[in-house]
Amino acid sequence: MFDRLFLHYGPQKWWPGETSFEVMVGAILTQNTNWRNVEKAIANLKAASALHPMAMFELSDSSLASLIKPAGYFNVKTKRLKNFVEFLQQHYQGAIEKMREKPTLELREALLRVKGIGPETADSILLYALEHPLFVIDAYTYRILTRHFLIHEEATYEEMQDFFADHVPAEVAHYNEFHALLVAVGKEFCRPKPQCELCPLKGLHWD
DNA sequence: GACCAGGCACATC
DNA sequence: GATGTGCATGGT
Repeated sequence: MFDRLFLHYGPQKWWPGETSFEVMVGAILTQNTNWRNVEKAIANLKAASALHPMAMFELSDSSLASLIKPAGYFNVKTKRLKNFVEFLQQHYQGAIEKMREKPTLELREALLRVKGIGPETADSILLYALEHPLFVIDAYTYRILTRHFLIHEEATYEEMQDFFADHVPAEVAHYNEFHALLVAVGKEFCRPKPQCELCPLKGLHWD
């Protein structure tokens, strides 16, 4: 599956973002949201010099909400971003570098305690911003796995993550590329209404 | 206008 | 536990 996707789409260069903090903010903003809309919000944050933990922390809720408006759910996401930067202040004095020293599981559990950060957002932050080997599961990944009969319809997030851990070499660069490729093929062919005819994964079979 | 987007928390039964 | 709903902009 990986080989077909990589041949078809090439390297995805994820995650788009200049700093770790930008990646983390993007992970929250893209919750159930088109990435193009997130880009507009991030551009606004950059223009306002708000793409730093302390600067964001000090913004008023209404100012932050207006900056991230194009990403949708702006009231919800304002609170989630504030919860997150508060978490950074409390645990790491706002210094992302202090996060990097902590073990994977400890970080994941800490992130999941932040209201507004669920498993996908936590794992996106860990894989794409902090380079921990955790496979990110999203709606596309779920559809691709179930439609290829690789996992049952009722599979939980953890079950799907374990599936990748069991079948894919646990290397950060590989997890990074593979998940990005799943999103690329998902956007094109694995929407709620399947469009399988021209999918590069069509006809794959498993032993 | 319908559909959908790189989720998550919370209410209600 | 499981099922349903609110959150919101913007592109196709």
